Amino acid sequence: MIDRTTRERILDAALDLFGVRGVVAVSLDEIARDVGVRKQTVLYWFDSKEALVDGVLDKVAAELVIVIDAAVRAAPDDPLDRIDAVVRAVFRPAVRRPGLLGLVREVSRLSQGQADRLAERIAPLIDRAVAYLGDEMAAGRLRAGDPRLIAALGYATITGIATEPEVLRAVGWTADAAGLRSLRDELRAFLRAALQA
Amino acid sequence: MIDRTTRERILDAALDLFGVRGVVAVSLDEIARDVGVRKQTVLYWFDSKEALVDGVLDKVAAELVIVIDAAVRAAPDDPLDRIDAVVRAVFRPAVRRPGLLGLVREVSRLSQGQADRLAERIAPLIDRAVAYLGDEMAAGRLRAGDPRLIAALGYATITGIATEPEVLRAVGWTADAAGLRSLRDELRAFLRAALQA
DNA sequence: CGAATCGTCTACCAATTGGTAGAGAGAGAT
DNA sequence: ATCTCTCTCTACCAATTGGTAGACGATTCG
Repeated sequence: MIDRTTRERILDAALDLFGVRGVVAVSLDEIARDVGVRKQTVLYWFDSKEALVDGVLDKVAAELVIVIDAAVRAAPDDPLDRIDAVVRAVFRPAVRRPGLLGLVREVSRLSQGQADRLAERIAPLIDRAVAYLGDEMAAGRLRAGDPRLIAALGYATITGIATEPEVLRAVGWTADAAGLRSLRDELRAFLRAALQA
Repeated sequence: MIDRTTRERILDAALDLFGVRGVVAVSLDEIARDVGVRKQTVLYWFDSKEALVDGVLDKVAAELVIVIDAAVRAAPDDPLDRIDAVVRAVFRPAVRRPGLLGLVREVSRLSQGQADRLAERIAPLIDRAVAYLGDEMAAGRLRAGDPRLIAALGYATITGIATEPEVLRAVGWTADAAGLRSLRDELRAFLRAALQA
């Protein structure tokens, strides 16, 4: 019987560190120190740093799929309300764990194989979103456009705002509870306006 | 008399490499190889890697200020048209040199001092944009909202879409001339819709 | 009990990193 | 002709990196 806790703790620490500071900027030593273990223990659970990154990407994909799936299923029928629900659902974990979306963003800097790995796992999410946008556009309930690019733009807006605290700092925003609420509401209004027919 | 070409070539190479792959992921050796010179020549022109990053940040800030300033000055009076003009102006250099916006994005991962350095140089741009958005909102020509957050959201959309080719690839977008044009147009329509009253 | 397996550790290692010291080529200036 | 200054180079260096080899205690299983 394998001890799951150490492995899980390594994955957790790696997700946060990789996602916030970048994969190359974080050493196995640092992850190990964070977990309270030696580097060789990390290499016992994951054959190499690359394998650890793979594990973290799987974790990220799984978490995103769960959160978004749940939000979509529980959402009302109106497309704008539905998108609203997804934004609210993604916003909370994205703020609590900046590394989550940070790692998705990091993909552009990883190997092609790792990019494909994540893409493959998120593909169902993307396909469904693009198809949904296309249908609603055809029905006149959303502003017409290329649903693939609209999906990418929506993603870019959410991820960009969630992963670049420096930009928010530059416009004088503060990360307290009130700031978070107003940011979330402003983001929802922004996307609503961008998408509505 | 100092020879400017070597210094400039180092800055150019560093901007592209740092911006696309990240500062920590790029070694001085690699920059030097790119320029066709030895690492010690790089360290002759810039006292340390940190100083080189500073130099690159200054270059990025200067380039952005020039491009955006020119676009704003030449733009028509209607706020949506004006924003359109800025988007078009930023889009071209952003696509031609992905490192440009990539480096701005990289700031969240650099030291506080370096973040401040870039922020300080772009501050006039930000302040002017926020003030402009506020005025136009008050005049009812743009959708009302917190101008600071709206500015950040617009930035996030543009930067996100320009710096994450993997996402576009994941939705089946191709980087040919036609793809670029449709992406630019879709981005403009997206921001127009998000901002209009 | 004995043997095997599992999880973590110490001890190394080769390669790469940013950085130092200083030699030497070339160009002007005296 | 030589002195000085600018620029690039070779030769090193200490620290850190990802990774290997294998010892050691604990647990499980026959």
